[in-house]
Amino acid sequence: MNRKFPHCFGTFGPGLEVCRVCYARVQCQDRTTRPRRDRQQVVQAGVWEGEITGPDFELGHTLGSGQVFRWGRDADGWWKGIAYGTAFHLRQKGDRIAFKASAEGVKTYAGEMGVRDFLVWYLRTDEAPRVRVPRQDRHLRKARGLLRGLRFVRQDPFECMISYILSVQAHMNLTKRRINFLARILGEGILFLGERYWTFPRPEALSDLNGDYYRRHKFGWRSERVAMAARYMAEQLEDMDRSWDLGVWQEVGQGLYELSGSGVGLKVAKCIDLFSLDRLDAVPVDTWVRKMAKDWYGVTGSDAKICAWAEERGGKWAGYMNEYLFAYYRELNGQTIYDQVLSFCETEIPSAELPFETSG
DNA sequence: GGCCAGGCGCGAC
DNA sequence: GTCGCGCATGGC
Repeated sequence: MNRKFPHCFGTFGPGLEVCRVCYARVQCQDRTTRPRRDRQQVVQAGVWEGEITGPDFELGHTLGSGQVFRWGRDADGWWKGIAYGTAFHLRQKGDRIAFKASAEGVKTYAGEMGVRDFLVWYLRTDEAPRVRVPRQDRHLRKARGLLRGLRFVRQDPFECMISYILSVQAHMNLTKRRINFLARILGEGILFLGERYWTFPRPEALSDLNGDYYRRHKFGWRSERVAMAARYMAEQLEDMDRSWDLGVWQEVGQGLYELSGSGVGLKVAKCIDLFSLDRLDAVPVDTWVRKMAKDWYGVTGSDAKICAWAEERGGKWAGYMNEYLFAYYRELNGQTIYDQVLSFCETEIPSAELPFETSG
């Protein structure tokens, strides 16, 4: 056995072998039909700096709420993350948000934007949610007051879909690690301010691999679901003549929900709707929301029932109404600081999982 | 070591 | 349509 080169440990797609050392797709012992993918290839990025304003906006609540998996607060106080193929450092002082970005322009399903416009769009800094509080609802009044500056980030739909399929019945830090793993081996590297970031893999990259591959890497029973969902989306991408605007992504989200075995049930579908498809009236019902609905409102029953109750009650802003309650309930009942976005933002401890490696 | 984690899918009714 | 159970894996 030649120790100098990586070894294949299996075939996980048509003619696709994967190195057991770096887990990347590599040309290994001349047995693969795929071109070599050099995991060390990292593009050095420039730095674009500036500032946007965010009145009535809280960066920490927004990026620390648990919605996004590829952001974290570093020990130096900056929020660092990668979105739409661009790495960012962000920090808020008052209503000003300083940014450093790895690119001048960012491509999204809504078109290409300058980095400043992108951040306003991505963070929704210019949109104030209007959640009305029924007179007697003291929980919601308190929650809204504490979390007023929170926004739903406009996540990349593909990343959001795969991420929430992976999130099923797993702790968030574990999900973050799995997502970072995928990016690390199948994404593109960006060297930014001395840190290595990895873009979220493209649909083709994920769909090249079958469920055995993800299972090998301990994704458990999410394995076949990730493979199926990625395959479905890669096929849609090939079939679709139109460009991938929001309407197309909404169709794809619906398709995944209807596709049994894709890993997208009611809860994940609502997360996708709310976090990436601009449906701010969607309410994902998870284990926290279920407990909260019972403890605070006496509402019990199936998740579908609780969902219908919450969406009816909240109307067009139901997503925010639920998020306030969800975050406040978790603040009061969470077991760790990472469950408690308000407490976490008051400390200076870094996030448990950060989306980059320090270059060395 | 047992319980649970931001559920889903499938088979019984 | 809805209810109950099995499902991998890791953290606490």
